Amino acid sequence: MKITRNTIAKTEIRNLINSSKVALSHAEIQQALNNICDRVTIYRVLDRLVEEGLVHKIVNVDGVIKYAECHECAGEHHHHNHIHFSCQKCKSVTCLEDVEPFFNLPKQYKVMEMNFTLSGLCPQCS
Amino acid sequence: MKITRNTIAKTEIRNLINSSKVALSHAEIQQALNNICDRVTIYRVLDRLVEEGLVHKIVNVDGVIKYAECHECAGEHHHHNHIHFSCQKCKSVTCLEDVEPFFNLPKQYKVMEMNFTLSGLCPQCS
DNA sequence: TTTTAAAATGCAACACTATTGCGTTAATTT
DNA sequence: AAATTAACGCAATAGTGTTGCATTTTAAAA
Ligand SMILES: [Mn+2]
Ligand SMILES: [Mn+2]
Ligand SMILES: [Zn+2]
Ligand SMILES: [Zn+2]
Repeated sequence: MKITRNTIAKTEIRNLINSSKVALSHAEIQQALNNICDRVTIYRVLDRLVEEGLVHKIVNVDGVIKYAECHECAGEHHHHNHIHFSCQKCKSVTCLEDVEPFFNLPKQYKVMEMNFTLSGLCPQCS
Repeated sequence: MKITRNTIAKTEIRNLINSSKVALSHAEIQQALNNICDRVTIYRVLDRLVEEGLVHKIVNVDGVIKYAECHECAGEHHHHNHIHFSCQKCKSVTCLEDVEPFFNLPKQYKVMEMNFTLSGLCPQCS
């Protein structure tokens, strides 16, 4: 694995994601960071965090990618089989780490990643 | 419900989607249509087809939206609880209409839509 | 501590997907 | 055939994400 360095941007972005109850988009992170770094740097830091297994990506129903903390992925491959909930009213995306769906897939398919997203109204908004 | 008209573009796009074994993106549809209409028209037709319950959207793992035929949605609300498979090699996105995941969601959540996408290698590519 | 290698950054340009406004065209209804 | 308005084309704009390259910064080696 490639050597990575700890920088201010990386530390700040990681803290932001880890202290957030909901998944964050690039735009939301940029907003919160108050120009401590360039927007391209944010994209690159996020890529690194995903690479290192510290953060995982969620493709939201509108196609925008959100990022959330990983809990047991560091080092190894990501293995996220939990569901995400995207609220149509408050626009929040939440990891439901306890909710893992079951399904019967034909054996010929080789699964590398999963993306389960429900959308509707979250408990606060319904 | 609003009145809709049958136009050449709509007919062609619908035929294209219905005769395809895989879900199609806007770009792929435009490619196949050979400039019979403007690219904006394709977006608008796709919106209408979704609205009418003839076609459903799939958000692919890269954030690009793909479109596939609906089988039992016309008129009513969309109710797609089947899984989609996105092949990392041939880039195809396939509806697995028989594969419906089961999960236990806390009751406070009100689900309107579901988006289940797996990525990896399809039978042809693995 | 100073030197050094290369990881990380800033900035500008670019690519791709999708949306909006508005004047014009064409599908239905009468 | 005339009237209504859904649908269209075109140009402009917005949003998200990527790439190239010169410069800065980190962390390890000397
Ligand atoms: Mn998650
Ligand atoms: Mn489908
Ligand atoms: Zn909400
Ligand atoms: Zn394939």
